[in-house]
Amino acid sequence: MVTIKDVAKHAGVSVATVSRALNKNGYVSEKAREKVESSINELNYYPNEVARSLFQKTSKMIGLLLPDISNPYFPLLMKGIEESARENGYSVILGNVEEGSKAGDNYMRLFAQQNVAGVLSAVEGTLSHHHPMPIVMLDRVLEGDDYAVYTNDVKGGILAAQAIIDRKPGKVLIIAGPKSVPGAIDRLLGILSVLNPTDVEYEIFETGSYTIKEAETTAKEIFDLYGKMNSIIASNDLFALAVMKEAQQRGYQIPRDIQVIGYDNIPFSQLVYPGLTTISQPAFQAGYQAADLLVRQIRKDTISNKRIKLDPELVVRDSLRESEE
Amino acid sequence: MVTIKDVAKHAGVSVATVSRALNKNGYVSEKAREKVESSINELNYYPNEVARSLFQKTSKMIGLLLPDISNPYFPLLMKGIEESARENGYSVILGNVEEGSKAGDNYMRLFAQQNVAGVLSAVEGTLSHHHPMPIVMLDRVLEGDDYAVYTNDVKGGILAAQAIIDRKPGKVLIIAGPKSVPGAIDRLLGILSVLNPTDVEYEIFETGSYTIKEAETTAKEIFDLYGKMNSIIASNDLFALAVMKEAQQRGYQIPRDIQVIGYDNIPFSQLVYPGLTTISQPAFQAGYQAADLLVRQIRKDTISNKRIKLDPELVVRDSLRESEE
DNA sequence: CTAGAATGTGTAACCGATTACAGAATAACA
DNA sequence: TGTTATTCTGTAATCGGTTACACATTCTAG
Repeated sequence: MVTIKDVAKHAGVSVATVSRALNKNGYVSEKAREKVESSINELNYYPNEVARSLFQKTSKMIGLLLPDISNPYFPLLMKGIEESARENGYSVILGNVEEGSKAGDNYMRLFAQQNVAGVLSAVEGTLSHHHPMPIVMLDRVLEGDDYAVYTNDVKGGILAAQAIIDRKPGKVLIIAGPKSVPGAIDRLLGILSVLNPTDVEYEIFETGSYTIKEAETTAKEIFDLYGKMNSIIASNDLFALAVMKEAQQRGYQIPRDIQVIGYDNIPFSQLVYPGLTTISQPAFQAGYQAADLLVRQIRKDTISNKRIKLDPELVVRDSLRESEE
Repeated sequence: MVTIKDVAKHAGVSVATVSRALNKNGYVSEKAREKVESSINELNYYPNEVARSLFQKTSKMIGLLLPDISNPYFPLLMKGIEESARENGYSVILGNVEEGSKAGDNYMRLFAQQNVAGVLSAVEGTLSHHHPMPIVMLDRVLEGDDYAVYTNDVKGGILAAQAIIDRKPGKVLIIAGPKSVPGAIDRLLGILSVLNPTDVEYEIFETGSYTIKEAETTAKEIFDLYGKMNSIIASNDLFALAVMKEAQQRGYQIPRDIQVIGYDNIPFSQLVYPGLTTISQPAFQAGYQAADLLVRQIRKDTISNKRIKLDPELVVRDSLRESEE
């Protein structure tokens, strides 16, 4: 391994000079700078980030805490995070936490042990209690979270409900996400704020987790439980897809007999037949912005907007009936 | 920040003793060990991994290089990797590389700068040339790769083709992945080894990348190009799903008019209607085993099987016609 | 009872960077 | 020319751990 000492020796200067040339601090003569640069190239030297990190008590790494990597919403989120982080010279340490487990605390300790510069977390109740460090909450955001990136879920709910009542709703079933997930409540609120003033008939079914397995069993269950429904507002695309499949299997035609709207706009929602109409959450954008916000927090830039609220959008495909207007 | 010095002072011993107690090397008296342990608890001390890493010239981190995080095959892979790594006390640094770009080299340098213990890579042509370190290739594996985890793609191709010819194939279209992806060739070989001895009519269409966008345009293209087909063997589930959607949109019934088989068994293939019959690649298993293999390589365990070949399986759902036997 | 092995402990060097500080060289200016 | 300000450079301390080495103590055995 080539160290700064080797470079110094090769260039005939001290390590201090090499370091100054590298980091462009302090005074370095033109002559010295050139010698150092050519030595660096010749020896193919690159500084050891670990040694830097030890001295600086921080590093060029950020920790990422996710509740379940295998959730299809996350890949795009991660891509946004990775891209933004990389552009800012940071790399990402991955932490996957089972929903509800206390592994989050372990990861926070681990991140601290690695001198990470900050943490991005989509896990509720992530505390930097013991190890205070910059942190940005993602997606599952609470009131008290200082820095956060999230989507306007009330609006998302409104958009979804609006799309439904514009299209001969009939009997509506709302599949609501678990109350423990902050966004789920807001969506339901949004939906109800639209439905309640009308005389549309609706029922609410609350689900537990967001896993595929649960989506499948829920899909069967609701048909058994509620019989004839004409419109379904799902808590996310996973559930919407599961419901669509179950409906088709039972011989219903979509959207003629049952119309379905999802939430998230995961990449797959456009690959099913009929294409799923859904509320788009800008996953890539959210990740990108969150990483950017974290980096700015790390750099102690002045930040006017610490809580970034992104707007969801209605993406119309073919799982809803024709609009009435 | 609590350091080993603070613990030493608090326990009334030297830092060397604390270190020995921590790592359970060397001699430490029972009495000293107890004092150290209670000091650690009282002060809530945890060792700084960066300082350790600097001295040891290695760390408890492994680098992960993926060609495209947003590919739906990867989440499960990552979950497997993360889980296995965590069980072995390692954490994962994420690297996303655009297909074909040279960012891979940059990441390898970055990993080296971070003293990672090893690298897991699904990017072709990943070289530890300049910075030799343990490496395990994943998924996209070449002959020369020393340590690798991959699936038996020839067998996968055979399984897919077999499933098709067992079920009134008619005219078959093979959508083959890009020749640059090692596995794609093997799959095609497997498929042809089954089809060629029969008198089944087939055509081959080669695709470029593995993106959703390409899948959609390809789906349209093949219907325009080849007109009536009765069976389609897709290069992966993404393409299979896109084809199914396009077929349904054009009024074909699946599997009656056209039967489709995919590859990968991504979680979504069970959420479409009709359920996609496909060849399952054990993504979680692959990730788990790869991380495990890497850790063993890092530990310099003796390893009997450096190249782990996993077996794909046929997962029967509803996108193929009834078997004839 | 004593030599030698086994056990326990602390001091200090080391890992590879950054930077405070002091001293040397050069520039600016009267 | 002498004085001061500016630029340049090297030595050494530092970050928080690990471990080689030396020394002290205890144990074992003859």
